[in-house]
Amino acid sequence: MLSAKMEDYLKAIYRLERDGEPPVATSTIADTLDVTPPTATSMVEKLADRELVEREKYKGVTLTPEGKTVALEVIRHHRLLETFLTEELGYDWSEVHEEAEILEHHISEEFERRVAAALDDPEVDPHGDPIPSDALDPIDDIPASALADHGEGTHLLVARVRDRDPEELTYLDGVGVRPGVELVVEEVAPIGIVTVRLNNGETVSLPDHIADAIQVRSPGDAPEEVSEA
Amino acid sequence: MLSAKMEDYLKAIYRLERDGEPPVATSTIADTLDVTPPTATSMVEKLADRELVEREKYKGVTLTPEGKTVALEVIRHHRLLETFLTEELGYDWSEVHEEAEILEHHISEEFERRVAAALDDPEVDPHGDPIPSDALDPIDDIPASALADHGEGTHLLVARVRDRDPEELTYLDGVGVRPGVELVVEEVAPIGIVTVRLNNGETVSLPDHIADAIQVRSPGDAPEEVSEA
DNA sequence: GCGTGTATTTAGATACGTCTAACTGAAAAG
DNA sequence: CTTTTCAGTTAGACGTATCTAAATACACGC
Repeated sequence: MLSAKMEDYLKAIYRLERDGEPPVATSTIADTLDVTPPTATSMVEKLADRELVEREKYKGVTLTPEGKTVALEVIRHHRLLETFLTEELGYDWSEVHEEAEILEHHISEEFERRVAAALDDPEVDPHGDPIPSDALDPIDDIPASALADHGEGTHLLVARVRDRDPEELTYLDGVGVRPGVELVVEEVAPIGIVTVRLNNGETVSLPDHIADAIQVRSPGDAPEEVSEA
Repeated sequence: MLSAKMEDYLKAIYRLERDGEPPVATSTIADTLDVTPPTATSMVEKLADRELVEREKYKGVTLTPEGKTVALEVIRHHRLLETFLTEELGYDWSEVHEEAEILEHHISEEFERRVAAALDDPEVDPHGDPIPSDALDPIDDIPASALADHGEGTHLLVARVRDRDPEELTYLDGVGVRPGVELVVEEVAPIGIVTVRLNNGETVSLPDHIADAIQVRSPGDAPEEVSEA
């Protein structure tokens, strides 16, 4: 049996592989999980012993297929829980992350199945992130780019909101910035502010760190259902 | 913060106080939780340090008011979860115990509130056990006695089914023995078998250890709603 | 190609929850 | 009142996950 901590490490490594270049460095893992480098070292040793990661000393780690499967399982749990909490228990989509972060390690396969069934096998969670299938096939992220990378006048559709700060998410949700919403980049000010105009005519100003967390794509290409919101 | 283990000990002590005479002996706790006596000793020391139990060396422990509150909180979580899994996720009432046993330690107060609201603040769980209120007032068990203690011809109502073996519960549920059902004691055989006749005319034979686990009362006195089933 | 600085690992400690083995207190039997 | 028995506690150990402090490897700049 894997501990909740091990699952957290595998999930973190999975994300870091996606976002950067494998192998993933010890210190990067340590930073992500908010532990010291020696802690990360000792953990990746354990994961390597169990053949969940391939480890090259002083270089870093990459997930083995088994490690990847575990990570996908945890991510599936997380995203199913977020969807469930939002749709069935009336949580605001901005406040589900914390709860899912804990419960993802403690639900049974039976629970996973029943929640998926109750939600009719959803494909994306309330943040707009794809939910791994029951078979845990590798997920291809719906291609999208950061709002911050687009120039004035561009017409865009919000694919995901990557932010993890509940307060910021609540604010964004409140002003109407959430997955599935269309917007136009109104102004990119050189002081680190992006202003967008929403469908409803409202304009919203966002600092760079938020504009980085909002992932967008052209309203034209519709990869699959993003109609949850 | 209390660990899941500490909560388990407090819950166990709570039940043992109810079922027997306080103070609760170390070895009884050890037996209940399936650990060795030294383990139980070291744990009750920790609980005493935190003033969750009153401890008299070589005698045993009794819960302090704070300890009792924690125990009730955990029991509330457990029973709300059992009810939720049964009513909202379609679990069979015989298979919810394991899942609730784990999740009870990991849900937030927010989750507890939302589940209670979704279920319309239920007062009993699917086993027929009362759910502690949000205020965690001490629960008075709905008075009931063991089916095994009643003679032939007695007309009874099933209040609770205390068994924890999922296979036995599934069987009992299958043959129609569940909380809220009425029955008549047909025969008490001296070989350790009780035979009962249900509403629907069916008869069911139950060995003593099952007849001990089924709690009954007279169909007349209706303490409060037992209409969940 | 060598030194220096940063990343990484090793060493040793702590807290938790558990164990086995050894010891001790309390209480019943004589 | 002493002995015996057994429940309960103490002692010492282990595995997990973490830390700080010290040692070491790698890689870049000169």
